[in-house]
Amino acid sequence: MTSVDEPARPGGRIRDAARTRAEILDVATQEFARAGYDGARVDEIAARTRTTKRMIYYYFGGKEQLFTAVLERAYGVIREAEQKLDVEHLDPVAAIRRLAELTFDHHEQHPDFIRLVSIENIHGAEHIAASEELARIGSPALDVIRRILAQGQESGLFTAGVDAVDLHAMISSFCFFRVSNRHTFGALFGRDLVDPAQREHYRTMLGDMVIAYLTAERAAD
Amino acid sequence: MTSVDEPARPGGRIRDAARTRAEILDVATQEFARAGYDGARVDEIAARTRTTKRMIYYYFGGKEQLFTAVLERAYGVIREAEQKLDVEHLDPVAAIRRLAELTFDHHEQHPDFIRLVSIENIHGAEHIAASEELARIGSPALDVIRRILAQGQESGLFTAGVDAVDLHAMISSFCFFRVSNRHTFGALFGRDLVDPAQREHYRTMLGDMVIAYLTAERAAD
DNA sequence: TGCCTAATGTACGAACCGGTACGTTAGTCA
DNA sequence: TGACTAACGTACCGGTTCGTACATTAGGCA
Repeated sequence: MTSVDEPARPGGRIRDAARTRAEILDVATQEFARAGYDGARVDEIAARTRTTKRMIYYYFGGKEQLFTAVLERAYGVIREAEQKLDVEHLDPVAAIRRLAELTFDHHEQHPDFIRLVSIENIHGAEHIAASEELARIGSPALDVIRRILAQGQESGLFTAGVDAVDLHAMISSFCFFRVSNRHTFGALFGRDLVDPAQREHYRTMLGDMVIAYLTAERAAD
Repeated sequence: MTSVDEPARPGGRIRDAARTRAEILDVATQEFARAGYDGARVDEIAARTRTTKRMIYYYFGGKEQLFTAVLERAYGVIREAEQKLDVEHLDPVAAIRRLAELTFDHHEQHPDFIRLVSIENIHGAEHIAASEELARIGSPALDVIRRILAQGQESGLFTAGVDAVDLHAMISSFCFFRVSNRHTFGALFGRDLVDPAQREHYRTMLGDMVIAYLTAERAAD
């Protein structure tokens, strides 16, 4: 992700803590995403790095902590992207649609992140629980949804009583599933959900779904 | 799942191929769902069975084929449930809502199945690809959706141009995500999507979402 | 009733893999 | 410039884990 492609200086050992650490994280991200937590091999990560296995233990302590660090950075990336969200100048309907589309785009562009999250769920989110950093960070996107939703409900454009976390779950589920379940869905139904030719179709479908839900009349509970 | 709890006959070795096979599959399902493919331990599966590791290799050939067999049976269960679907006597709106609710229920009642599918996706659906049985079976639910959709679109109740596979993906994504991402979502947003107290809420939300999407007016492409 | 084979159990091996003990060097600062 | 330490490399260990060679027995059938 952020690895610099310096030419390997022959003969001389290079000492650059920041680069070494970042390079380990890059490779570890790929390896964990490729094979899952238990399938990932520490030796393999080391081999694909310009350093040795020893350094993984030197910087991270162990496989478990390395995976946690990988997760922390991956969530950091999505959080950064969410902080750049700039949709609140639009009217609520357009704003929500745009937000959904940006979520869609981000998921599509970061399949490794999706895989890491799937893996973390298999393990009961124990690494997130073990990370102060991850427990602390909120979701900027959620705040944006909250504000747009309030605005849309006040102006009567949106049906009342929709919760921001729920709406976030709805949007995420569609975007996440499309990438995470791509393989089984493709194998069973013969349709590639991530086919570039279908991209616009599914992006529109997501927006339509969310807006339809937010603007539909509903029976009172 | 289908294991019979016979009392262990002390002293005498029992010979029952069908029972041994089924018991291995039961335990293997739990173990794979618990720990993922690489995290699962063949020895652990054997230990929790009334037979030995030798039998796993005798009946299934290896860990890989055992996982494939586990998947085949898990998909068999969902397929059976789908064949019992009986919603076409309802009007299209009620029928789709009922179908969505049954999908919701099935996902909730089979978290192990969800985990297996997540795991299979991490591995690129290679076991499904390797299974003739899984490549062959279709989805009865999909046929039902197809018919209800056609009916609803003919009668003008539903917006035209919605594809059955897409609608199936939409319903599945919500139901699947709610279970599969329960842990990370809970850790990050402090909300348990599978909280029994919220069950009716999310079940209704799913139905509302699907019906809203199917009945909304849309700009022509 | 004796035989034949499907079904089962035991014991073990070899490779793998996470982790570490120990030694070395690059760069910085007094 | 020399010494000190953060950063790095090598070699290896010990437990784990998938898989199998070999021995054994239950039970159906001729």
